[in-house]
Amino acid sequence: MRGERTRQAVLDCAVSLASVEGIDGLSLARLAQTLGVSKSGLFAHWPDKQRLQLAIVEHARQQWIEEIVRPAMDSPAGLRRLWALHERRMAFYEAGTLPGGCFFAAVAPELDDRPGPVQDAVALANDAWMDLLERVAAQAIEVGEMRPGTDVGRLAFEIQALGEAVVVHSHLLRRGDSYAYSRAAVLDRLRGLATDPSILPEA
Amino acid sequence: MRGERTRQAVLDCAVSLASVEGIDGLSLARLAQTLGVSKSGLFAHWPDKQRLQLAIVEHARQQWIEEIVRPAMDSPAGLRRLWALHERRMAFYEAGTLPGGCFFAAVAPELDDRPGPVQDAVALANDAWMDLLERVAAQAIEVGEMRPGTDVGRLAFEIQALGEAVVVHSHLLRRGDSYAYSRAAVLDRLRGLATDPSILPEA
DNA sequence: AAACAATATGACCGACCGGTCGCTAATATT
DNA sequence: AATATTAGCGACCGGTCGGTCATATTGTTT
Repeated sequence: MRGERTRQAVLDCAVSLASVEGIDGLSLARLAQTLGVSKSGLFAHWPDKQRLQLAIVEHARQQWIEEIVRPAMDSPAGLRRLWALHERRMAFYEAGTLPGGCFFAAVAPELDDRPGPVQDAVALANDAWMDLLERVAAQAIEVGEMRPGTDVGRLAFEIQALGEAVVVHSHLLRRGDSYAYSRAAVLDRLRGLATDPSILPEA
Repeated sequence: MRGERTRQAVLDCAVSLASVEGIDGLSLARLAQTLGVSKSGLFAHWPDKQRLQLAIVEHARQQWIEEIVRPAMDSPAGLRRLWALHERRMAFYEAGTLPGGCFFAAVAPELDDRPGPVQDAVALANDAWMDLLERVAAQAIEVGEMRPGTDVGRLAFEIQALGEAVVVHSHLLRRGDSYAYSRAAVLDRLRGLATDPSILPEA
């Protein structure tokens, strides 16, 4: 179908725009204009704005999996995979794929106090990411690369915090060194927990 | 003047609302309605929305200084003061003073790609906070409480990241453990850098 | 080629946006 | 007590918001 092509084009553009304007601040007229289509044309594919927003969140989640999670899975299970998840995230941000840096970094603070289906979708995606970090960290313990007794929940929180902070730090404060800070902080933390730090890159 | 009283009331309410809705999403009609005043009454104090937004940012900055920075200054210069800054921040968030948790956590991601006077004001406030963290960290080195050679810029970034992440984590994902995670992460980090960890609280 | 659905358009709607204006009510000064 | 000034209100403006609808233009199927 040709409709599917435009559907993807709309979602691609919407994720980009939402990374800058937010998912609620993004107006349908503006989205349509950027795409060069008519505003009412959007309603041919989604019944209302909320359904479109849900599709946008899902699209952003797919992009996240495709560009960050999947490539990181090439690294061997354990500490190196955990590090790869963070490194791929940094690379994704640095590449400037999204003008706002990160869809979820822009949308999560916007929706964190506005209950509803869209918030649920974003929370679910965010939760899945946290779970992934925890699972990979737990694997690192299982394969003997990370010290037993490590609080994987807390470690996941730290990696997430150091990863997300880069977006605001580099865009608002225009400090390019935040990428290096974030990488060094996560790497040092992982090396400190490693049974054999030499499997991780140098600081 | 009586006008000054309402001015403060408006700004108080505006900071609260903006911590939820954002500073651009906050509409004048909604702000006026929440306060029980007429929308046009707001224009008696500020010429337009942007000027009001600038006043809101300044008010939030004052609140931050009053409730976090100033109390932390009671702690002795050095590591304990650095820890107090983070602890006061956690306490401020946990107290629920602002319904959205934090004004700057809500506003920074919203404005980080929208240049203009309001962005500049937020960036300036954020920068001042980062500078404060760095200065206090540098003091910790000077007084011999922290290992020389510590990258204070990076340490400030880490503390800021671990502090800000709590807001989204606790509100969007409704995970209460994020406060404990954040405290433990910062405390462990500081103890690792301390020449005498015993001056800091137990983990 | 005809028929039919999927895809897109432009005109239009009520609601709300930021902002203006003329006016009234409260306050401060004399 | 009279006056000058500030504080605040209600009505209204052009513009944009999300959303509807009748209609035209595709693309596919027979």
